[in-house]
Amino acid sequence: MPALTGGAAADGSEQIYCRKQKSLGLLCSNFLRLYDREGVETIGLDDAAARLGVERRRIYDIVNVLESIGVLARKAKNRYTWKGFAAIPSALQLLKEEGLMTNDNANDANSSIKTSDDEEDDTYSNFNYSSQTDKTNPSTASGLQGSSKFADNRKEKSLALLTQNFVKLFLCMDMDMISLDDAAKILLKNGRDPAMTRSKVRRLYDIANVLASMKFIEKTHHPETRKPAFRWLGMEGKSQSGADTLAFDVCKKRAFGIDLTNMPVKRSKVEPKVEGTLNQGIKVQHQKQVKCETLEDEVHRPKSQPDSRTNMKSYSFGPFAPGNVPKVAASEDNKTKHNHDWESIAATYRPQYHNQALKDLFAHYVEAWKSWYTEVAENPIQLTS
DNA sequence: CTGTCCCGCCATGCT
DNA sequence: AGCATGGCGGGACAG
Repeated sequence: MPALTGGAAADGSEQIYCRKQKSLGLLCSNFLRLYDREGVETIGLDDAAARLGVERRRIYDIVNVLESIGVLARKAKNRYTWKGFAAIPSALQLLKEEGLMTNDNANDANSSIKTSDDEEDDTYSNFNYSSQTDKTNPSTASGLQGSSKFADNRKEKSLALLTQNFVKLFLCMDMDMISLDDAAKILLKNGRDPAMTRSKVRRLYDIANVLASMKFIEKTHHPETRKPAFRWLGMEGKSQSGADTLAFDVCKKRAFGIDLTNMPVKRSKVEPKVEGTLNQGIKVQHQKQVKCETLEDEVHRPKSQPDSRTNMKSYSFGPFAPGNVPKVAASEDNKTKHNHDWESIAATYRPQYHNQALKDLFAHYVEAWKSWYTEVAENPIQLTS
């Protein structure tokens, strides 16, 4: 634990602060790369933080969205169960159903958890997430705790819930493209307050980044508006073979680096960034340093063998998949990750926007969206759908 | 300038 | 009290 506090890396290679290497999306990719392998059953947050060289706080972000998508399930304090990507389809299906249901029943009491707190509150959906992912979990008797007390204002604003609601936007509405700003307004169900919307958008960026790293969505631009927006790729994206390679690096100006940063290089608040120049460590000026176990060799192995993960089809999670594979090369041979058969998964899970409820829902939101648009923007736009 | 979004403070929840 | 979680927004960075 040679606390590499300073910027100067211990291994000689200088590390100047690089925001790109710290992105949630990259971190998520590395996280997935690190744990998506044979034998992984549980994940310790501390372990993850150490291996990835980031603070715990960041792990929470990732874990929260991954959990909301079904990839992980909280098992205990500090511990998560790896469910794998195979759990995604059912999780999404569930979200979709919930989304349709909650919309559909303005009367059904039961789920009206809507603790209309202060001003505008998030809602659009009120559902108790978690539970879904697994059935085999006697450990946490009753899977959920405070089901009794739903007045958990905090949970309503959780990243996990927001993630699910964000996903529902795509699953339950026909819009396959939406800007984070609009998403925020819709999710706030009254995004009149600029400050609140901005805050929500910030969160959505976090979410979008991890979803994008998994290629569930992709960044694009609205046809006319030119405004940045995200398009839903869903499971489809996973099944195609060549096209799914790089969600980030290609469509991004913000192409991130290839390697994992697992040094606590912090951005300097005052130091101007001296790109590629001197080896000048970053002055970490404030803050306690992160206890970093420096396991560079752990995830640092570029492997030049993109297809070594045979059964993954050509699907590679994250932007840098091709070049970076965890060290488990050893156990690579007999790994039969049939659960990654996106081909069949995609076939099984097919969005079916053909029922009435969905149409109604869509119509409803289209209306809402339009009105909000005309409110905030002087020029009403037509929805592409 | 606008769009992104990292960072870590600190409120909150759980022992 | 102490540790685990994670909301939240300041402000750095990118285009």
